[in-house]
Amino acid sequence: MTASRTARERVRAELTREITDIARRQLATEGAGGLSLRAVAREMGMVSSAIYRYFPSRDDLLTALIIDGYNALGEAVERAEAAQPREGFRRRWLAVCHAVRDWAAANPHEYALIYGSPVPGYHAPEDTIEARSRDVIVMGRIVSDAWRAGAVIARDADLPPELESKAANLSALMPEVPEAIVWRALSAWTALYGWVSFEVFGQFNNVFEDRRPAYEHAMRLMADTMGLAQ
Amino acid sequence: MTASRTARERVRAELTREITDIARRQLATEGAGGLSLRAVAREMGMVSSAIYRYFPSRDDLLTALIIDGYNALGEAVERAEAAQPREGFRRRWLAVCHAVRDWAAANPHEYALIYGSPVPGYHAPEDTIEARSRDVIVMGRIVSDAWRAGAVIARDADLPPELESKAANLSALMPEVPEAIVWRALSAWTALYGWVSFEVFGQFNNVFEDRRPAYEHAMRLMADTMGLAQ
DNA sequence: GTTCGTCAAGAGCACTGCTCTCGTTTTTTG
DNA sequence: CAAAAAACGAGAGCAGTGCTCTTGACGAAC
Repeated sequence: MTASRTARERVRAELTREITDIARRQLATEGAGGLSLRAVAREMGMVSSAIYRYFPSRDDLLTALIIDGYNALGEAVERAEAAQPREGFRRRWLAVCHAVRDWAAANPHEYALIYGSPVPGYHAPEDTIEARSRDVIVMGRIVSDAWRAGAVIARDADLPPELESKAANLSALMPEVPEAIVWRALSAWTALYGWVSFEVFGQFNNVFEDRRPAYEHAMRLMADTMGLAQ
Repeated sequence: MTASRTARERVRAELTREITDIARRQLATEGAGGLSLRAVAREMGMVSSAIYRYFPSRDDLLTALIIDGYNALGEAVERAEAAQPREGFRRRWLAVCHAVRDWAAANPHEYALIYGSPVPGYHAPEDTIEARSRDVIVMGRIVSDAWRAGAVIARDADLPPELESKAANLSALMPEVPEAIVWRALSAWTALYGWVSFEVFGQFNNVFEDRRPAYEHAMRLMADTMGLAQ
């Protein structure tokens, strides 16, 4: 079926892609608030109403950009982690950390779109959940690999009873890993994005410079919190 | 001088306050993107151009709201921490954590305004730095109090050499505290806001529920990272 | 009491997202 | 192959926005 695509379908796919490309460029320069359907149409030599044949509303265009953003970030994380030796669990973790930070620094507005405050009428449709979980899947694999290799310090004792078996969706990403470690991994995960958000959103301005070594140090501390031994 | 305020000055101050109050209500219901000068004017029975006598632009109104937000959050943190016994350093830390989270949950749009992606043309004027540091000052006092009381585990060994004497602005908030602890406190600080942002911005949706005990557990782990002993 | 600065009001500009209609073109159906 | 159906671009138009400028009235200081 895919071979017998009609001419109309082909040009439609092409125009759709051109719209998202131009929109992404506008997003990169103006930010999410400055993205304008009319400006995109103008740049394409189209009339503004024609855009609505491809995206029924501005929010739908934004949603497409969000999904693209999650995929781009997820791919960057996957590639960085895949380049590390399998038994270097700390190195794999740090590779993920730097991949997120580097991507966010290179695409601050796209990062703000996916990890900042929800922009429009706060929707977050279900289409995004597949793309958005790519990075956390990588993270889960690192921890479960490390656990299976015996490279994680066990910490069952410190888990508060009210948290027991409350992390099912997370545990599914880290088979066999005890729940105490899962919660610790979640803490490390939020700390990672907390730092990157602070940095991208300018919260560290006039506080300190030399952010890369500071970030690496902080992420090593998080590796310690998870109990990653090597 | 303050007593002999002319009638004009008094009504001006009153109207300025009324504008910010209405704007804050609009912010709470519509979010930062939906804040409209014209709508504020409409609700006041004013004509839209009259607002510009009080706030020269929409961004200036937003800046006023940002400063108010920092002050409200800072005050909530200060009050929560002041209610704890002075020698309970962990309790003081956890009180700060919950104060931030509770305030953010009660004022999600205001939180997004000050800790989310920068909304307008990304300015962040200098007027905000005084209000914005109230919470971190509280944090610094907890750590330095704990250090002076001998309730912090020393960790000079693990500080990478490239971070030495690079945290002057932070060390100023925690006199006498060794730099390794200062960096650890910064990690805990970003982890705190990373979690709250994830929660407020919906990043935990469909991942797990029962967020309060999970948050408390994560913040206890951060207390461990800082080395807070009691 | 007159001058001067402050103020609300109104009209207007350029822009936005979005809707509807109208001819044209392409695809599908009979 | 021809007719019906669907998809499409263009254009006008609506309601809303931030912001500017001018006009006329009011209050304060000299």
